[in-house]
Amino acid sequence: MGVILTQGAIEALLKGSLMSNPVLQLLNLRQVSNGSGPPRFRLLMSDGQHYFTSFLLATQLNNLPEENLLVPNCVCMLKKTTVNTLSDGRRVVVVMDMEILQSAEETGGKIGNPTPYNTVDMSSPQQSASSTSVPVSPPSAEVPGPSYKNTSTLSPPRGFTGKSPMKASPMKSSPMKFSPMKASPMASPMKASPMKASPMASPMKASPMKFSPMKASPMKATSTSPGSSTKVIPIAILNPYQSKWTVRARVTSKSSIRTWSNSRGEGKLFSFEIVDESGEIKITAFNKEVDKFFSLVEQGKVYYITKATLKVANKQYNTLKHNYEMTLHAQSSIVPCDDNQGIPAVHCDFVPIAELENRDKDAIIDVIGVCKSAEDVSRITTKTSREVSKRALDIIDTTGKVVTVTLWGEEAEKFDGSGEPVVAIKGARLSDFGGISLSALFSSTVMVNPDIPEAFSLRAWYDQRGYALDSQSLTETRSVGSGAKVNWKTLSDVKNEQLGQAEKTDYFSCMATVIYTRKENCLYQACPSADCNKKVIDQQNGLYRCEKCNQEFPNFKYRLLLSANLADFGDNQWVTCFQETAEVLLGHSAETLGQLRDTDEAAFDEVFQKTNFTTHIFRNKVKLETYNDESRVKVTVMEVQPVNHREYSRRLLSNIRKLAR
DNA sequence: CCCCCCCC
Repeated sequence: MGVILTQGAIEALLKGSLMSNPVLQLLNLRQVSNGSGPPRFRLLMSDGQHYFTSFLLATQLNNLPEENLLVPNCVCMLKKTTVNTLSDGRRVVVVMDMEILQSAEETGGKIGNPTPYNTVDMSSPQQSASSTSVPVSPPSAEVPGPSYKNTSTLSPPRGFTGKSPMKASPMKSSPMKFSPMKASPMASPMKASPMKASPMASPMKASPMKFSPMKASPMKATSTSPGSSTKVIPIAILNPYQSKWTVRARVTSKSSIRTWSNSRGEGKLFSFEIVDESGEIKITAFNKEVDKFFSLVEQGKVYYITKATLKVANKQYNTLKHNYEMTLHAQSSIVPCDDNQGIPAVHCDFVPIAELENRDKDAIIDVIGVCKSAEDVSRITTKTSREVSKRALDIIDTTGKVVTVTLWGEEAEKFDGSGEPVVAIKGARLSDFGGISLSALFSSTVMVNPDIPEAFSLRAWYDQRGYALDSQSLTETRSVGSGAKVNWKTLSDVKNEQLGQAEKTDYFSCMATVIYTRKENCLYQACPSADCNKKVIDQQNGLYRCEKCNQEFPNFKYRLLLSANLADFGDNQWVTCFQETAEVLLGHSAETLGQLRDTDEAAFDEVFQKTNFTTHIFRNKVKLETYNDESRVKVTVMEVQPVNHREYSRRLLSNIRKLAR
């Protein structure tokens, strides 16, 4: 005897307290996975006060159970551990290095009368209701009594083996249709592999022994990377002082290719992040390695990675916890690994949109919502004179709240908001612009229609009733003009409420159908100088005079000034569309229309025929105009937007209700 | 060896 268990060690480990080399007793262990990956051993350990079932042996220590050295009742010193939080909030202690202090025989049996320690009870704050987790099973199903039997049929800890939380999604049985997720980290769900009822190691008769990962006996072929004899080690223990290693990990995010040019030279690079059950690390590839690996590395997939340079992580730019980061070089190898087992899927802790109000500015959060509307992509210039694409989306979730999320660069360019997709973003930053808004970062992962349960239930909720909700946005809508919010009106409202008849200009939006467009005089010849749109006078000598510029030009540009009659179910209204809005409405540029009118009158007429009876959303300003002592309101269209059909039904319904009152 | 996280 003589060993003393470190009472309270389990609680301390799980709470992340610093503790040096706690001594625990192994009460039981079993193999929790098989297949082509290395076997994994799950340990039930006791500190004499509590026992905890979710210890997992790092594979480099597999020789201990395989050689019957680590057997029930032996007493061990845990020299290096790491605590992982599973997707459902539970913790798993990964044992990276241990020493057996006393054999099972010497110990003789269970020490003390430990009671179960339940990690779920720790009410971890990130255990959000909307996390991509499977339901937490009652402790009784997971933690058996002290008589933990070898023949136990307990499920292995989730996230490691067997069903992954992703696989637990209802997609297979759902009658709904989902578009496959693009570049999805969850696109390759882990294979569910039934746990092997492995024969347990029989107690051994050996005496105390010491083990360390470096001295561990060679692993079985399954635990080495293809074509290499280096051991697969956990990401968490990667450091620059090891020469031969392989990690097996899932890509959680991947950047696009970027180029740089500075005093030290120029080149291109991309970076990605990988995860295994022990931790995460960032990897960067430059130049030739970009060509070699960019297309191979896919978000969500698992790879063996070996022979890369480790250097101290620059914490200024690297948000991961790992102290090191990797750079690929000519000898580096990245080999796809079909076996997902033991590698956690990308995990999101979705924050409900309404909850964003309670989070701090600059917080990095995961969010999921239905994209109700999306801006067109646009180019902006940053303060540092760089051009970048941006696109803002409005997303809504079951809290009924909407928030604006801005995508940047390639994400902004490739995003397709048609069909109101479910959008999940991992690692967006909370901004205080417009009150509350979100911005994707270069490190964010944007997932469209991801194959995860949250996406399915959100889709169902939105299609059934979410779309019709009178939702509120946390982000102030910065519409041109006075108001913050969209001021929906029917055309009869505009008259009844005498919009624009007071001093100030009023703004309103309506959904209406074009019933007539006045093609006569819709085009005029305007001054060709850049910022002048003044009508020119045809001098009939090949020159056009602009009174405003006090100049004659050999040319002019066509501009549009279109009168249209809009109607909704209750009224109609003449409106004016200038250049941009008229071009949108007619579907052609002023220049094209000018040419058409001069060359092909039938085709010109057809443009107007086709425009009639089209329905759009019009954002308008309405203002009282006085001309020759006569006052009347003039409605000018500021913006023409396509009808969102859900929005259309919603507006129609609300208008019908309004009429009924 | 990069290191940009932006705009209204």
